[in-house]
Formats: sequence, C-alpha cells, structure tokens
Amino acid sequence: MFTIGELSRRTGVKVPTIRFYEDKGLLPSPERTAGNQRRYDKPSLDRLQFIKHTRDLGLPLADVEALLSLEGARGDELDRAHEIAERQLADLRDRISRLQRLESELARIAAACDGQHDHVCAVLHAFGDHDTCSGSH
Amino acid sequence: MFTIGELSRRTGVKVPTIRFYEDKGLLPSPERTAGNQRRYDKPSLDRLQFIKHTRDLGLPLADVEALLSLEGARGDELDRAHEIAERQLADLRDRISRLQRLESELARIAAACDGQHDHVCAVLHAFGDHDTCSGSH
DNA sequence: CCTTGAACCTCTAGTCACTAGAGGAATTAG
DNA sequence: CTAATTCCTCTAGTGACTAGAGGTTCAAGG
Repeated sequence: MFTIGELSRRTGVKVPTIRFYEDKGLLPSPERTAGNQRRYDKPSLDRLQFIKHTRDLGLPLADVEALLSLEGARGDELDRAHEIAERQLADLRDRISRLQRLESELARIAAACDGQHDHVCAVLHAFGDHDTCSGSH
Repeated sequence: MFTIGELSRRTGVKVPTIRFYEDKGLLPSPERTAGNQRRYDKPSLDRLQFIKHTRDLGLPLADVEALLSLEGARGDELDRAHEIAERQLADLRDRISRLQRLESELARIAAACDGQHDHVCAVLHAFGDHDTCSGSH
C-alpha cells in the first residue's frame, strides 16, 4: 500500500496530477484510510506507470484512455490499439519534419543579427519576412 | 482599409484570434466605422503577419510581444532580440531530438502487434513497458 | 500520551492559445 | 429595399495540468 506521495515518487507523476487523473476517470478511486487519505496498491502503480509512459510519448489523454479500456481485450478489438499506435507514429513523424523545417529557418534568423548592430536588427525583419523562408508553413 | 475578415484572409489568422490578439494588447485597437466595426491599415497587416510568422515558428506569445516591443530599438536593446532567437533555436533542437527518440520507440510499439493476435496484444504491454525503451525520458 | 511538522484533503482559479456559440447589429450586392 | 453575409460583444469550453487557500491526518520523537 502506497500513499499518494509514494506513488508520485515511484512514477514521477506529480501529486495533483494523480488526483487529476482520478477525477478524469483514468485512475480508479483507490481505497481510503479512516482519515480519508488515499492508499494505492500495485495494480494502481502499474496503471499510472502506463499512463505516464504513454503521456511521455505524446499521446493525448483520450488515446491513453482508449488504450486502457482495451486491457484484456482480444481479437478484433486489438486492432484499435494497433491503429492508435500507427496514427500516433504518423503524427509524430509529421511533427518532427515540420520542426526540422522551422529549425533551419530559426538558425537563419539567429545568424542574421550577428556582427552588424548599427541599424535596425535583422532578426526583427527576418521574423516578419516570410519570403526568405526555405519551406512553406 | 481592411475589414477584420479581409485581414484574416490575407494573413491566415482566424477572425476570433485577431480579436483575441487585440485583447492581449499584441495588436493595437484599430479605427472603427460609425457602426462599430474594425477597419485596419497596412501597418496593422504587417504587424499581424509578424505575429503569425513568429507563432508558426513556435514562439510563445510572451516572446512575440517582447520582439514587437523592440521595434525601432537599437544597440544593446537588440541583444534581447538575438537572445530570444537563440533561446528558441536551442529549445527547438531539444524538442526535435526528444521527438526522434520517441519516434523509434513508437515504431517499436507499433511493430509489436503485427502478426500475432491470439493473446493479449503486445502493443498494450509495450506501451507500459519502460525497460525496453532505447532512450530515457 | 502529546506535540510537531510533513504530508495529506477539497476546492477554486489560473495557465496558454485559442475556439465555439449565442444573440444581435451593420454592411453590401442585387 | 431586402436578403445574405459579415460583423459585434460576451461567455464558456478545450487540454493537461499547476498553484494556492484553508484545513485535516499521520508518523516520529520526547
């Protein structure tokens, strides 16, 4: 049996966030002591770790919830889990490539101000200037 | 003179978002017609375009505001602009590398479910299993 | 047994950057 | 002049928390 603070330390999820997950129905309401404090068991720890990990991967809570509801599922239902993973992967790849385009542009902008500080800084112009961008966005 | 709708079409910023920027003080309150409708001029268009572009680059509005306040600045003040650009670049590079680590992990997870649908799907296990991750997060 | 301090409780409100919708007024094209 | 479109303000909702107020419970030391 763990207190909420112990659960927090073991998973790296902050205490208010754990209560927030309970509110949202992602974590079942745990047992309480006579004094109304939460006491968690091992399955709760596992479930929270699952949530933490999937959140770190960038999945929205709605998807985490969908995956959690598939626990113990089999056959066709499992296609849903696979589908979520695939969709997230595609989404992630898209985000990476967009960020990479922005990286090269930002590098250009940061470089624009080096050296000549006399007149109006080129950074300000470069931020506003879409035409000199490499990619489109 | 443009209506808010025209400004929206020209910049790609949605109408409610333009009003939101005005509320936040990022865009100065424009002139109004006798019937209380907003009419914008070219400088407003330029300013909104600057905001749009910097937002697309992922800068938070607080930074956009800081950059806007540097308009017409010179000398030491311009170091602030340069500093913001550099900080954003560092931040962006960090985000990209973290996402790339997650990409390889998600690819592993998506692959885990292919083929064997008999028992509990490996995707669900893989999502919860931190030990098999390549990197740390 | 009693005290002290840390950790716990609930609840409200704030964050960021919008987005949606209600209910109504102004503008513009035919 | 009418009808369609666009505009106005205002409130509330989104996602995923985070912060703070004000109060209670627990565990350890004396």
